[in-house]
Amino acid sequence: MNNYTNALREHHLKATPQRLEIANTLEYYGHINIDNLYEIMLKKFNSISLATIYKNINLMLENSFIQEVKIPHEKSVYELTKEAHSHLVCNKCGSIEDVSIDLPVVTHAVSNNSDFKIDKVDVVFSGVCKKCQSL
Amino acid sequence: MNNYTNALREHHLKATPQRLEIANTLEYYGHINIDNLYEIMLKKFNSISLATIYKNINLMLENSFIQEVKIPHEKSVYELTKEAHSHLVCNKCGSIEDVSIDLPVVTHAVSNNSDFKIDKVDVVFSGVCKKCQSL
DNA sequence: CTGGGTGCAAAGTATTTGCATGAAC
DNA sequence: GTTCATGCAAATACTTTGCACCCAG
Repeated sequence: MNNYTNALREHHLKATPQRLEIANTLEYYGHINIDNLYEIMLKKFNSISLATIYKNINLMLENSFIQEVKIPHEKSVYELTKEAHSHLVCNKCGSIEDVSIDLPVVTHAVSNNSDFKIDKVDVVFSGVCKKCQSL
Repeated sequence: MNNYTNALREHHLKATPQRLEIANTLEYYGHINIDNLYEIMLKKFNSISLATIYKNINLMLENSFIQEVKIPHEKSVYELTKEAHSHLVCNKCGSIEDVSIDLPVVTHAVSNNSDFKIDKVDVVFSGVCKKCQSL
């Protein structure tokens, strides 16, 4: 379990216990949605407010400390910001895995993109994870 | 302007005037979010309810007559179901273009995917469209 | 200390539901 | 005629805001 005090400060965020716990929770779970994060946070801070969760998530997004991942048919999940990658979502168990991706290759897989300046690409694969295949 | 009566029926949806207009609006605009769709529908049906829009969009999604597209930092937009493709989103003007994509190429751009069975991939490119580049 | 964060309550926004009426087939 | 859609109102769900108090720096 990392100490995120400096990381938060580098993103211009005061290192409150609630924020440290959000960071640790994101590290531990990898990806988590608002409701699950709130439930988990309640175990450590029995009077934490959902409003606090929302305010912090929004601030952390603005300061790029975390990223939002939009999953088809699901609520958005959040993850600590790290190097660019894409996601594998299992349709059976709902698990989400990170996977590194070769950006230039993806960029060249699209046709007619010569006149559109690509800054970023979000890729979400849906399918069945290894575990669920063997059930 | 297409007549979507049969297309709706093939998807087990009664062809009501409201649904036909939703189909035509999606055809015309390509991609549209709930609020804009409601505004446009109001011009043809001055007493249409937002509830009707939601109910129809949800039914059309369930029956795969339309698809939802999740755009980073934006409300979801909806489009008529067509062959697999990905999206180019302009960060300046917000326009959304379809672009065909070579699925196998994208699939092979990810590492470690040998043990995950990929069924589908959603790809959204963000950047600057041709028009906005020349402004 | 001081600025900003927290928790609560309330407000605001988004989406769904129940029901009576009306239209599609 | 029967089934299902529509529009309205109400309910529910989701997210943001205002404010008094408190804590990090």
